[in-house]
Amino acid sequence: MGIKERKNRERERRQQQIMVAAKRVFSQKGFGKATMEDIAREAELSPGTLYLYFKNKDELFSSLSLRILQYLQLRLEHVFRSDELLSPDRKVRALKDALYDVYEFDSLMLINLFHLQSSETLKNLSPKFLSDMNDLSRKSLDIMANIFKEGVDAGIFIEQHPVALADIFWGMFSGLVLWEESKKLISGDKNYLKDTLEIAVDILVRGIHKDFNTSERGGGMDRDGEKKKSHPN
Amino acid sequence: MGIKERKNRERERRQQQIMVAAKRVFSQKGFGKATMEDIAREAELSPGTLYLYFKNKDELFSSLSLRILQYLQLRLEHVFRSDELLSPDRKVRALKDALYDVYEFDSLMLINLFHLQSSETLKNLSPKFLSDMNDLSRKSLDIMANIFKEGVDAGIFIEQHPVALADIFWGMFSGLVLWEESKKLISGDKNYLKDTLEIAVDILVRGIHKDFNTSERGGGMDRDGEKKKSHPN
Amino acid sequence: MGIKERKNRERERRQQQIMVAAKRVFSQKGFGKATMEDIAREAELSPGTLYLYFKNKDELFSSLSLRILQYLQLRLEHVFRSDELLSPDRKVRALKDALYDVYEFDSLMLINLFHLQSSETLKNLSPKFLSDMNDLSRKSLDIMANIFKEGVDAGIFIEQHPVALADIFWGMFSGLVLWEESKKLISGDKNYLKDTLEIAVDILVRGIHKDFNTSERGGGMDRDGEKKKSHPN
Amino acid sequence: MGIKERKNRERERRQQQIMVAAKRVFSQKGFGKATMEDIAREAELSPGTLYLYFKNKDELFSSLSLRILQYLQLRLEHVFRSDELLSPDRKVRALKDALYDVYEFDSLMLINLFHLQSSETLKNLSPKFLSDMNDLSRKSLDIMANIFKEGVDAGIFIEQHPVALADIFWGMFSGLVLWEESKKLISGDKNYLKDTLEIAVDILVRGIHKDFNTSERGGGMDRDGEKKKSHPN
DNA sequence: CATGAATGAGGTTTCATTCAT
DNA sequence: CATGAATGAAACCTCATTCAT
Repeated sequence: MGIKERKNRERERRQQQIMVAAKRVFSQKGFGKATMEDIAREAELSPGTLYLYFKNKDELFSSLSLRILQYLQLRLEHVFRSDELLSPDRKVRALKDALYDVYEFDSLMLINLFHLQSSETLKNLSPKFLSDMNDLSRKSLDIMANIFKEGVDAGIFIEQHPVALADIFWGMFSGLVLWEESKKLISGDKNYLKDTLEIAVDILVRGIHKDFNTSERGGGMDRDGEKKKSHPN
Repeated sequence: MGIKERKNRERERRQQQIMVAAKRVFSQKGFGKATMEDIAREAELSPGTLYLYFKNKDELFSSLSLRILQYLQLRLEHVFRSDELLSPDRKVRALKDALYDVYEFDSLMLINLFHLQSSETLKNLSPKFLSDMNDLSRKSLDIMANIFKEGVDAGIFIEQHPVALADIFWGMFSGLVLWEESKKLISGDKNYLKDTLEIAVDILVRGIHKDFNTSERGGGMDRDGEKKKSHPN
Repeated sequence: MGIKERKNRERERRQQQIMVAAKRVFSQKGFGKATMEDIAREAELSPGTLYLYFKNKDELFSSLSLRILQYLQLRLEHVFRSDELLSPDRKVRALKDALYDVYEFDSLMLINLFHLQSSETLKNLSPKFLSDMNDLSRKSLDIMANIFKEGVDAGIFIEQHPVALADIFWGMFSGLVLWEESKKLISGDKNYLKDTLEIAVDILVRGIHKDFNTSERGGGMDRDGEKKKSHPN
Repeated sequence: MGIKERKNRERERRQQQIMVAAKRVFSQKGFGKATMEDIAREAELSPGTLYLYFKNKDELFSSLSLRILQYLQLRLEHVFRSDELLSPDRKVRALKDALYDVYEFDSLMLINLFHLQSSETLKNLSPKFLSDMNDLSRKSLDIMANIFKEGVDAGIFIEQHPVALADIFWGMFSGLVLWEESKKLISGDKNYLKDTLEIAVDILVRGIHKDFNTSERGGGMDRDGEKKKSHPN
């Protein structure tokens, strides 16, 4: 069995090698302009080899999205599990930190992921891929929902469906990432994602608290002051 | 001048004709898969003619984004101006309604707009186009910011930079659109955007209110009940 | 209408131009080794242009087969109609001459036609093409069958189904073409098709005559002498 | 020598194993669409191994043709030798049965053989292969010719060169096989080869008989009746 | 001998764009 | 202005063949 396992490892290493190259190329040129030959050159392989590991360009691209979704899930699980003792409030903030981590880990692929969701590319994917993506997305969302559920069950958060809250949280996060990113591109602005995100989460936490006055607000108000200062607009 | 003007009108009519066709085709096939010939056929024109009105495919595409941004600005101005007597709270809700109108007016192009932002396409655009886009975005954001500013100045909203609030509002809105859209695509779910958006704005309004208890909350709490029900997850 | 018609003519002329080039290239290199670029070069056109007139390589190839089937039908109709006064015997011989004409008109494409029949290529063809081929084949066979039917009805030929006789005639002819052609290729022999065909038809005519002794045999016996001499084996 | 011989046997066994797999794959997909990997997979070997036993794809394919030619020769020799006491007439019919056996033994490869004859593939073959094919074809043809020669020498058959008669017989047979096969493919007809062949041989036998009236005709006339019935057209 | 991962040349096809009419 | 046939570059992808293990 040792031999089979080694083969498998070898295969996975190659896949990684290709994915690393692909990420670089896709990030630099975008999906449309990136060619398989570009990627092959970057990976120091021949074009044909890429097709031994990925069925086609679409699937190579999607595999990158899959990977970041996996990383996302990992981080989320960590927030949910190892921070068991945190208050719901703090967990929501930890959630934000986790998402931001993912962003920093691979901002370009995260953006590509957003694009992939709702794109023509989806139609070329094999059913397996689509269901994988679906599963992963759903799992991540579930974890987020669970975090909110704790707050709701504890009577701290307003009585909303936890999944709806997760949707909103995720929507806000991804929207802000894209929006900051596009401002950067269109007008050349600096990226204030981190700050804006902080404010956004403050607001969101206030908004979902049942009784705003009694909630532990993590010094939100205080931070507001500096935040306001740091915001450039 | 009469003649020149007529020529101009004629020219604009043709541009519109092309744009209408282009919108339909792009919406249906996505940017990558749509061909100039598709658009020409839809517009009942020849491919060559398209190039008399638009420098290339990228700019034809972008012009559509420009148009929706213009429509967005129009709707926002309306909210800001003609609803002068509304309380800040209500204005924020009107803002949401305006954005949702834009979404309904042309959901697919709005999504395409998000794609455009931060995409390879941007690199192919003429500087004029880019600055137009920049101006329009900025104006829309300014209007949104002004709405929040009123609330802040009136001491009703928390003391945050209005532009940051506008960023967050816009990010949340666009993120939710994208996210609902992608869920629809990946898992075939129904679209709950309208409901989710409602909840999100409730939360946001609560969150930016200085004093949550005194705030006019538009029956948010009451609506929660049904909202929760209507959410499928 | 004049303009539309001219366009049509122009279009057809181009098609012909491409088909002529394609025939040359296919004949020289065979289907597998011939490239679309070869054909384009031969036709003094760009590769892309080929695809304006033929959906793909398979269909370009098949159109050549269609053309030769059309020519075949033309010749057969001529035999059947304008030689009304001929005896069934003579008509069968005229049939052979017609087929041989087709062979000489375009020997290589005729052979390619045999290849097409019963090949992988068939699977790539559009349904329209297939049914066209089917119709044409059937029509030609019907004409041949009618020629035999006259002999049968007149009580001269043995009582066999005319279509069966046509099948046999066509099978014999095409088999001999292929066989002579392959002997030429494998052993470099000269082509004795014309002679062999003559003998074969003599035999066949004798064989389908009800009463061999009364049949008009076109001096078959006499010709045998020289035939035998001319045969190399 | 024992060892060497064993090696040889082993080698031949492997060759057979590959050829069996190749036959299956070629028959199913056709030469063009069959890949070496398909064949390797079917043979449960690696692609590389195929090249230890066959120089290339063309030669692997041709070896199959060679094999069927060998089988053909075997069957023909049997007809010629062990049926020594049969009348020339009966031998010709036995000939037909032998060919039909070969067809049933491996119809698809027989068809491929016909295709091979006069195809682009021939040009890629090594001289040795070509001359092998040539030899085998010639031998088979010689055997057939000898059968006819007996009839001619005995004064029963018309005075034609036996080789010409063999050519015609073989041409007719292969032509009918191809033609029936293609009708099956193009129009989905049932295969009437067996019946048609019977009729064809009846006709041929009548046609090559010197004196039709005195000839032993194997009940050809009687069979005509049922044959006609069984023919579908 | 056997393997099978890697190669890379080369094929088919698409499509944004041009330009003669 | 409008046309639309033609272009041709370039992309994706396949697969016969090789060679290090």
